[in-house]
Amino acid sequence: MSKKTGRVTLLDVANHAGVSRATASLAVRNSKSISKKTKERVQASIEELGYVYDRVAAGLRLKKATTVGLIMTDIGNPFTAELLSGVYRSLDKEGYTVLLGSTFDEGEKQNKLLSTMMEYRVGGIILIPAAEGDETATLAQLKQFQVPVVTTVKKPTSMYFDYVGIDYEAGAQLAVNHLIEEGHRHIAFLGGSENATAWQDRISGYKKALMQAEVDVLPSLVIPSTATREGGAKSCEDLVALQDFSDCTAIFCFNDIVAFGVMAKLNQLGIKPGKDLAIIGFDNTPESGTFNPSLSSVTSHASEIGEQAGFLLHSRMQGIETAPKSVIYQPELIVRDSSTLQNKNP
Amino acid sequence: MSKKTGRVTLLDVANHAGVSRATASLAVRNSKSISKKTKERVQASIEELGYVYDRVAAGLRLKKATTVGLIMTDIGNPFTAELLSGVYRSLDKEGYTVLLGSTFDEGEKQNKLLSTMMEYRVGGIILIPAAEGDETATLAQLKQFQVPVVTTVKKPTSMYFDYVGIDYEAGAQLAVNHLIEEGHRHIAFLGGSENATAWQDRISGYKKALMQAEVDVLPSLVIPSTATREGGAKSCEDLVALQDFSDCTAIFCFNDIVAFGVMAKLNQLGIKPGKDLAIIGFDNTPESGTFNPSLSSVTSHASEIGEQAGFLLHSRMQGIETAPKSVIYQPELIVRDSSTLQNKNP
DNA sequence: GTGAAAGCGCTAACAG
DNA sequence: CTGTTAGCGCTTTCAC
Repeated sequence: MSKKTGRVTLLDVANHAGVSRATASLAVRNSKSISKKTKERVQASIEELGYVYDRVAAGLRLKKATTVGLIMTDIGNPFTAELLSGVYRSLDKEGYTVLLGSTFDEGEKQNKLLSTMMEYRVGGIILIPAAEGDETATLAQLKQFQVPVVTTVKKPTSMYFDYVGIDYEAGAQLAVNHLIEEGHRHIAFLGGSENATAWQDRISGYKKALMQAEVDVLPSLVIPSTATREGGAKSCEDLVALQDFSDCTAIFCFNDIVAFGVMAKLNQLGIKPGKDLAIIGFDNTPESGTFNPSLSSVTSHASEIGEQAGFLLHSRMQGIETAPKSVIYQPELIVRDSSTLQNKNP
Repeated sequence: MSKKTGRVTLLDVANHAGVSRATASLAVRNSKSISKKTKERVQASIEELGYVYDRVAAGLRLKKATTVGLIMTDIGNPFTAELLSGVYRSLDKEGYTVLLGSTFDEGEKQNKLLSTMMEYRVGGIILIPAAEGDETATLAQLKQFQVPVVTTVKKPTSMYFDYVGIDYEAGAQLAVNHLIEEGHRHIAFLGGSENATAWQDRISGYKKALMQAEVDVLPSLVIPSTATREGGAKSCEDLVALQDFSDCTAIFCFNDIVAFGVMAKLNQLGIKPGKDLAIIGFDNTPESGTFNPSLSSVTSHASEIGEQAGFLLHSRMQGIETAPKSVIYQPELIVRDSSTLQNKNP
């Protein structure tokens, strides 16, 4: 065993097995130019000595990276958690190891993470861009790094990179159309932060749907907030405080999390979601089906998006060079109880 | 720039800045034996050449690892997701980079991940042991690796390592005592898999509470399942099918996820949770407060546990050598609507 | 199949 | 402060 460090090295294994270092190296990697017998001997020594292959040293020599950076805005959010699990599945299948980072939507943290990932020689990066910060600058810098990048969830304005996401505008239209069909005319749009493209896309779908139905768009019914339970509750409070709230019979929420907050607040105020007021969410998180009333929602295919992002990155890392491409998933509306009013106890 | 690889190296920077490689190395690490002026020159060259520090090469030379492996059972589960975010916070604060792995509770996958992490020279590992697989063997092997390990959530039988978790037994007692105080005598325990220590601890708390209150323990009311929504729904179905179900007035669920499944199923069957039947969960996931009825639950401090695990690992990585230690959090009961029956519409 | 030697990019040790 | 040298653990020639 080498002197200073306690680490058992390939040379130790070679000596122990009575072969050369080169042979041992080939044996551990199961090269076919090594006889079965030698491999077995090497394998025995490995086990006896407790040798662990040093992928870091190997990676230094080789130019190939088997590690991938995944930078998310916020682990802990059910949507990103599900996306994460999709990414993980596809990357794991291809044998990559993932380095995880969370920016908490801060641009500065994002830049730091990006550098760190590069310093660790990741072979590629999957990024959910942070809402805050100078996006174009970081993306330009990222491009300099010459490493494959797949952006997801939040479409960057400058399109150097692959993107996978869903058509938020279409999703919003789906939701609002459904509410209109259910007879609603005063539909609020609650939650989400205005400067996120995810929000802008939704508001645009919301407006389109209303305009197509020749319903007036009332700016007062659009109340942004952080995309959290608390944000939802807050925007709901603001909505209820409006003078023309009494006309409002339906709420389209930025996402399910917001919807949960809104519904909790409504309950607090003695207003029954799904009875007095129609509610519809976005993301179709697993909880939405189990809620009472069950929450109608637009699927955003988090897990598929993640999987696709992983797959796309893998392709790029194989050296497939084409123009940046966008994969946009089409949302679906899942109608449950919260959006079909059935006022049984009038 | 070096010939084969496109990578800009420290030597390139040194040449460009007109200093020696050693100086450049010291400069990038902000050593105080380098003059401010030289640092600035080096920094300028770095930016001009687009140099990125190679932490992998540095780590090979240094013996210090700045990366940590986090091996979870299932990302995507809200509880583990929250734990993850706690771990991430504390580790990130100390400047570690985390390698993420998910075993999906498979022992084999766990072993493979453990090896992979070691191959990447992680400086420490945080592990939620998989339910399935030969635990003692893997832990013994892990001990061989000579790397600090903190286990969490699932207490391993062999105690080589630090452990952070909560007192599930006490938590279960808290929950069941509360139900008893509310006047219930036939209390079911639904969900969770029997061979998990987390389940065994709970059942033991459940029994203790009943016995202390001199209430008979009815084995038929204990129905395990996978710890998922579906599992909850399934075990609930089984419960309702029992002959003596009519006596049963309360359900203690393995965790909130199970409780959500149970409540959904009850609703489906026309039984109103929180009115016809008391329900109590475990983990106090964010959703529990927003549910309707809001779900009483036992907090399991996921985020704190994660943070503590990260902190403990950090200490170990600093070389603090003491006997393995367990940090057990005391659970708290959060009483909400689901467990205090108020049959307003009789 | 083997052994020697070079080199991935970095840091540490030491003499200037 | 500088330059040189050695070496972290591995892989890859290239002769034998």
